[in-house]
Amino acid sequence: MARVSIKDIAREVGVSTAAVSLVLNGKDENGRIGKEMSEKIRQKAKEMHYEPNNLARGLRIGRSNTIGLILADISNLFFANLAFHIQEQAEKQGYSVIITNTNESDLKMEKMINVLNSRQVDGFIIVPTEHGDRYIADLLKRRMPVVLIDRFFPHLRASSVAVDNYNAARKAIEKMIRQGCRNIGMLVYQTELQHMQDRKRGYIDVMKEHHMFNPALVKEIGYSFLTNDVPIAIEHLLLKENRMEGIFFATNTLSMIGIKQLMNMGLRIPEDMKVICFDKSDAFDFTEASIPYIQQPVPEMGKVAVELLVEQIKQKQESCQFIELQTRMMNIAEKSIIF
Amino acid sequence: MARVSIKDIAREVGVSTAAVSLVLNGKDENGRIGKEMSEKIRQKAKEMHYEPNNLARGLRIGRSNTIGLILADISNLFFANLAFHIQEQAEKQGYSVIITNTNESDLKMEKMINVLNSRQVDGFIIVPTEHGDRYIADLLKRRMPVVLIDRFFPHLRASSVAVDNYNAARKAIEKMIRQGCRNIGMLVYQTELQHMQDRKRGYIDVMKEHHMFNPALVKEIGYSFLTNDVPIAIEHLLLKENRMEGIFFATNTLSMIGIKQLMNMGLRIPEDMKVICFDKSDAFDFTEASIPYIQQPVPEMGKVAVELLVEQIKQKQESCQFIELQTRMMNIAEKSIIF
DNA sequence: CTGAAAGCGCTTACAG
DNA sequence: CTGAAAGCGCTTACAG
Repeated sequence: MARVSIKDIAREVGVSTAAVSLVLNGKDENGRIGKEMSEKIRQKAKEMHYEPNNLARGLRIGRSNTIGLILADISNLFFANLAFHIQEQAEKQGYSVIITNTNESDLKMEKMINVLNSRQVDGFIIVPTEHGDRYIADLLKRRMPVVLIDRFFPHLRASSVAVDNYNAARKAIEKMIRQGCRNIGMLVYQTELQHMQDRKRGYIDVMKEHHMFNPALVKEIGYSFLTNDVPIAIEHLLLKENRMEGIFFATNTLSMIGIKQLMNMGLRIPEDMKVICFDKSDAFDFTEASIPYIQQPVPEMGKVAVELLVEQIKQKQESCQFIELQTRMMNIAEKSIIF
Repeated sequence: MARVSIKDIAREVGVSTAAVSLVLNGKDENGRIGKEMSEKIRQKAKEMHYEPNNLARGLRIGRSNTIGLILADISNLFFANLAFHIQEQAEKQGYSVIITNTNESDLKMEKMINVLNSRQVDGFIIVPTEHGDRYIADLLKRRMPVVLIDRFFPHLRASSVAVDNYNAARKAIEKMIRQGCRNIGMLVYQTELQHMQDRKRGYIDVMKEHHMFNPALVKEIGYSFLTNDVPIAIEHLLLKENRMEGIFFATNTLSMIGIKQLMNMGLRIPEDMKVICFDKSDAFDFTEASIPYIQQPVPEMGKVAVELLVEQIKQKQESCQFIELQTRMMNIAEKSIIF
């Protein structure tokens, strides 16, 4: 134990703690300390394996150099990747990241905000849950730096990083139509969150423009009942409606279970059923069928979110930027990009 | 901004900060403060939305109630799940978790230890990288609480949580042999890390016992060249050796790419080739072939690791426990357990 | 019994 | 110019 402090170094070298602090922080402008003395201090610090106490530093300067990250579910590969890139970027800028989970519960989100707040994080990057807007509003009111990522609330003046969900969905459906599909179903989460609504709206608009829209083709799935409800929804689509030709999955979890179900029912993709998914799943690598999917620029999303947040932290000025990134339509054939 | 401090509450209520601290920490034994006053303090604290400053608290009491988690790769689902369960358990015990990545680099591991140290974490849970033993030894020498997870170093007196890799591998090979395989290949990471060596040893021992061992059947793959080397290794196995009947994959990343390659080559599983994998991949859900795999008890691993660590932190006494958990052989048919 | 004061490890404004 | 001292927000040992 017995961690070395600035005081220990000061005693050893025979100077004040102030001198040590100045030198070690490179704040020794105009060579106030003297070349040889500052060298001696640096030397001794290394020799004693000095590591600054960030708690003390944070307390004193009022910043912790820590970012609080609140995810909806770290064991979802999409979010795990996001976490990875956020961390890499944060580290580059000298910030540590504390990652927490909400499991899509807004109560848990409130709790996590409190936990992170009491850890004095300098700012938040949040994948908000449904009905989580009031907690975000709280943070904004208290002038805490916040960046929402993946999801956002249109009525809040919060910086956000997301993709163009509406047009991504549009393009997916248009592609299916070009391939000759007329009866196209959609599986989407049952949520008021805007990003999901946008994906749905993209689907609906295109379907309407082609006079093919039918509300029964949109299946909304509750987050907690995925394993049960996705297969049921698929069966409904296939039984009730006249010959389904394509299904659009609004998330990777939906597509994972949904495609499995299609296979179980003996349908071949794309011969018997065309599909397009939002986000990739590892599982896609395993099908001989090539499954087209909408790729989100995860590394860039993470990078931009950190940049936006750090900007807010440093400038201490309010700034609300909504960054919308573009998606790409991918095929497993191009998968070399993924690994 | 303007965070509320204990001082603010003290001023409002008209008592000393000490009184506020005692009450809010429930340390008011023998009712030193007086029932009605302590109620008033609690009231005011809630009213002012007081959140304790953990930085200050940590500085004072010498503990941060933070655990440092060092993973090899958070974007690997196995580790992401591990992180998830470690976090859930840590939270239950009042600890926050700072997650960092090494990407299998021991230099990065050293850096992350320093970063976490300067954040005054109370202890470490580490998935160590190859050649990372000296940094672990450093931590032990400095009496820092440490628990290794998934991987371990037999020559270090560090607490560890891992599975019985040797016997898990043995059982896998024995099962393949019972199914009639004679020529069984193995894909394994090229590393000196004990857990991987144990998996290899399990394979080798069983093969020798059945007089079927041939060094050419073991393919060691470098971590950085997976995408290239796994397909090559598979081709080698299939071309050079006489009729391969089974392949044992030592990790999920190896199996992901390996099985894909088998499929690309037009082989059916299990008719043309039997496989068994260490760990599951989402991808397994997608094959009609049922792919048997060795399931590690990830939730329990995370839980036990946190318990072991917290014990070390609280008792301040050295304790070195090696916890070895048992694996289960699973089939996708039983996958309901996974979701 | 209880209030005032010291001190955790830092940084920086300020007196000399 | 530079050294000594204050103070960040807490907790707790200690004087009265």
